[in-house]
Formats: sequence, structure tokens, C-alpha cells
Amino acid sequence: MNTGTTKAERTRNFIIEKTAEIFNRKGYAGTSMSDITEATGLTKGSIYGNFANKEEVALAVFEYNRSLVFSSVQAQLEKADTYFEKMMVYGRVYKDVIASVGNRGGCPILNTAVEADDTNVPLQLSAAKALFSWKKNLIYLIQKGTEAGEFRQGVNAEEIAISIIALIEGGVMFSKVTNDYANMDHVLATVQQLVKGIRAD
Amino acid sequence: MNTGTTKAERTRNFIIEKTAEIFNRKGYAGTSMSDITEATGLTKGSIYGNFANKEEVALAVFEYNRSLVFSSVQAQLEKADTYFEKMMVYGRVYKDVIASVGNRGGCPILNTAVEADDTNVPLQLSAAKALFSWKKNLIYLIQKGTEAGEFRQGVNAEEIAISIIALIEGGVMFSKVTNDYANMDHVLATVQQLVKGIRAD
DNA sequence: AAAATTAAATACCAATCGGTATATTTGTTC
DNA sequence: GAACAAATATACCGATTGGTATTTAATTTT
Repeated sequence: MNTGTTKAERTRNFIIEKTAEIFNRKGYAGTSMSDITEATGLTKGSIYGNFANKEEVALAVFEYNRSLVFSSVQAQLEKADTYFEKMMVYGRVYKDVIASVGNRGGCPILNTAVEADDTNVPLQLSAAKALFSWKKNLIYLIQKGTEAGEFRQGVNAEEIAISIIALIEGGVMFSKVTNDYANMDHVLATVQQLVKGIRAD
Repeated sequence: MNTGTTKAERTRNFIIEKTAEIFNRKGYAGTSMSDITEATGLTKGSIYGNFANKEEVALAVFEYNRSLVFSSVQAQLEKADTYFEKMMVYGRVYKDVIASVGNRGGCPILNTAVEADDTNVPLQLSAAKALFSWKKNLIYLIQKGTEAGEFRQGVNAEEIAISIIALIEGGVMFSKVTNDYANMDHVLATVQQLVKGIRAD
């Protein structure tokens, strides 16, 4: 990528792209300015010419990492024809998403949420916003699927939505720290079971 | 608490107890030696007289935080008479556990796993070991419950176990970062549903 | 191509980082 | 209570932290 009109915009994107994986792996506190200058080959003067401080880099990087995962999922969602199939995308999100972006330090939402919830309000809000948006989208899919007659009436859409997110994020945490992705398969099987469970008969 | 025969042992425990919440909130990278001296009122000489380095403090603190959660759950498990009831303890773990230890920076296993999986091998192994032990215990309860005729035969115990852990940890992450514990209630409802779903009829 | 503007590099800052050697205090044993 | 041992405090180390003025280099605009 690295598009943008002015030189500053291009450099800004360049910095974000080059440091995205570092921030996702080491976290905000664990990533230093020298990590950033090293990864980009730029000097501090250049970094601070494009960002006010380390926090602003981290915020931009989180948005970039989040959008990477988002568009990867979005591509799968668009391929699915029914709302049931769209929901089932999350039941096999591992093969397409985790395998690609997951091998860059795990889920950025999870990483940022866990680190920032006690230490950094702007980052916390960014993570919370991403989760809220994800939840909202899942609820939307369930409601639309219910209207289309694919799902049963009276389903607790919010409960299903939050549970699917929790399963995926908890599964990423579990399989990453144990280095065993069979664990991810197990939680995704439960996600599929949840989705099949709300199907209209 | 703060038991121990020698003065060194008592000081060691004192350091662990006084810094347990700080490490759980700020993480390993985010907690400094001055945080530790400040919280304990001791000097660096005293800290390094009892621990080899910061990592050793973090490891001891993780073990302490983990055991806090563990014994809180264990107390509930012992009260439950049937294996079904024991499994259901995890479906209401929030009220007793999250409310107490959760308000000290969240689940130590989650926090340590997410931070350490890319940055610190000893801490990663500690977190992985804790999760493995938890998973093993859940599988044991399901198997024992099956033998006792409480649960159906042919249940995928590992899948249920990992899913319950993922739901709880994902739920803690979600509700902590959004500051909305209604989300925790939703995932716990799903945990209960999972346990009820393997019940023998 | 010259002038004006923008961006990046250099050199520096005080503060803090994790850690150590040594001195001093405290507790214990005879 | 003197001698000894253990534990804590003091003072220091070089390296690194995030951040900033200022100078130099590269782009745009005229």
C-alpha cells in the first residue's frame, strides 16, 4: 500500500506499516521509540515530525491492524450468500484470518484491550469501539437472518454475538500462549454449534 | 497473610503481595522497579536481596495472583455436590471471582498470556501451564460426571472445556475494556447453556 | 531554476530504566 | 553483651527512555 498525496502522508503510512507488527507483538509499553526508528530506518526527528508522540503512533497502528483483520473478515462475509453462511464465516475465521494476521502477534483488539484497559484511556476506547462495532454487526446479521426466516424468532442476538466474540478472542489467547492451534478448532466448533443452534427448522 | 519462617521469606511474601495488583494492572513491561520500591516502601537493595531480577518478581507475583483466583474458584467447587453443579460454578464464576479479583486488573492468566506470548518465555510458560491445568480439571469434571451418569456419553469433553475457558476469558476482556459487566452475564449464560447441553436426560 | 516551504537528520535534554557493589543496620546465636 | 550472620539501605553505574530545538536536505510552488 503506502498511498497518499503529500510526502508526509506517505511517510506516515510507511511508519504505521513498518511498526504495525512490532506494536502488536510487544504492546504499547513494550515498544520503544528506538524500535520505531530501527524498523523504519528513519530518525526520531522524522517520526516526531509526523506524530505528536508515541501514543499517536500506537493509535494509528491499532487502527491499521484492526482494519487488516476487518477487511479480511469482510471479504469472506461478502462471499457468503445467506445470513446463516455469513454467521458461519466466524466459525471458520481461523483458517483465513488467524493464520494470516494472527501470525503477526495475535488479534490486535485482544492485545490492545488487555493492555490498555488499565493503563491507557485512548487505546482502551479504541479497542472498546472496535468490539462494540463487531458486536453490533453480529447482532445485525442475526436480526436480518431472523427477518429472512433463516433463524428462529426470539433469539437473544446480543448473547449470541458476545459469546461468539468471547469464544474467538479467548480461543486466540489460549492457542497462542499454548502454541497449539487445535484449541482454536475446538472453540470454532462451538461457535458453529451456536450458529446452528439458532437456525429455524 | 505474610507467613514464613525467616525474615527473608516474610519480606519476599510482602513484596509479592504489595506488587501483585500493580503487575496485574500494568503488566510486566509496564511495571518498573521504582513501582516496586514505591509500593513496598523498600529500597532496591532489599528487592534484589530477595529476587534475582524483575522477571523473578513477576513470576512469583503471577503465581500468587493465579492462586488467588484458583482458591476462590476452588472454594465454590467444594460447595457443589454434583458434577453438574461443579460445572455450573463456572457459569456464575463472575459474581464471586471476577467481582473480587477481577477488580484488581482483571484475570492474571489472561493478562500474562496476552502480554508474554510474544515477549517473555518464562511468563508465557507459566500462563500456558495454568491454562492447561484449568482445562485438565474441567475435562476431569466432565468425565467424572459422565461416569456418574450426570452427563451424556460421547461428549467431546475437551471441546467443552476449552470453550468454557475461552468464553470466560473472552468475556472478562470484553466487559473490562467496555466497562460493561452485562457482557459478562451474557457469556456466562452461554457457559450455563453449554453445561446444560451435555446433561443426560 | 530560484525561492519558499516542507520534511527529515543531527545533536541534545533531563529523567528513568534495570541492576550492582558496598556500607550500614538489624536480627540471631553464643 | 559481644561476635556473627543475615537483611536492608545507600550510592552509584552505564544504557535507554520519550521528547525537543535546531540544522540540513529534499520537495513544491512560483
